[in-house]
Amino acid sequence: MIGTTDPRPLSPREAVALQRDLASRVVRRTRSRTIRHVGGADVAVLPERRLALASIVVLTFPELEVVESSEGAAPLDFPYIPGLLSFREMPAILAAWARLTVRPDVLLCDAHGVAHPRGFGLASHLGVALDLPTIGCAKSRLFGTHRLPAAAKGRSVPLRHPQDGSVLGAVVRTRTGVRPIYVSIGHLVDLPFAVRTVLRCARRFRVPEPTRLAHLAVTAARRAAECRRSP
DNA sequence: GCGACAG
DNA sequence: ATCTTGTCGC
Repeated sequence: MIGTTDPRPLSPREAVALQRDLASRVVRRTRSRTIRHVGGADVAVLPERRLALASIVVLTFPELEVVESSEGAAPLDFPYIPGLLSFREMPAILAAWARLTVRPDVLLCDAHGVAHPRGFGLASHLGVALDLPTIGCAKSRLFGTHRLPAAAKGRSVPLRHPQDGSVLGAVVRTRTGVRPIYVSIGHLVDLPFAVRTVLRCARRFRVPEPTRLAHLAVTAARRAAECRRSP
């Protein structure tokens, strides 16, 4: 994990301190608007084996044709605590990233970016750790308030800080009449670019293709690992 | 003290 | 996240 030298697992309060410190490194502007490949990352866990598995799928953009898929594994040594998800799931994603041949220009994460109590959700943590453009694409809210966007696909409303009123992200309809998703800056992108990119990745399902395919891939990997004998 | 709470 | 079949609705 980034920002740490000792192998000892962090305590939740040390993790929070690390987030407060690293949050300032998030870059909220788009470094490069050229996208040739988009990636999607997702994680599955095997609690009984204390193992986390991750899959990253890379697709061409804007065609969205799969060009590569990688898997990674890491010990599951941090509990699920809202706001500290990256400390549980990121190691596996980093392992999958290391095995990737084609590095995507931007990576969609199944989690929040700066739409987080300390502005440092998994998408931001991963982006800063890899110096990679990332976008937070969560299926439910963690932090912030908002109204409901109109029903049509493409419509969105801002997600705001409950105190400042500052914009943390966007609540976006990726399918008409279907529950919206939460898009936020991960790292090296601005919000309009993030929303546009997510919408361009949204085909026939609520969840955009990169993350949706990564989810299918990890689920398959998890089943395979369950059948196989415990290492 | 009482809720809220990504995956 | 994970456990799980059928079923209501467009």
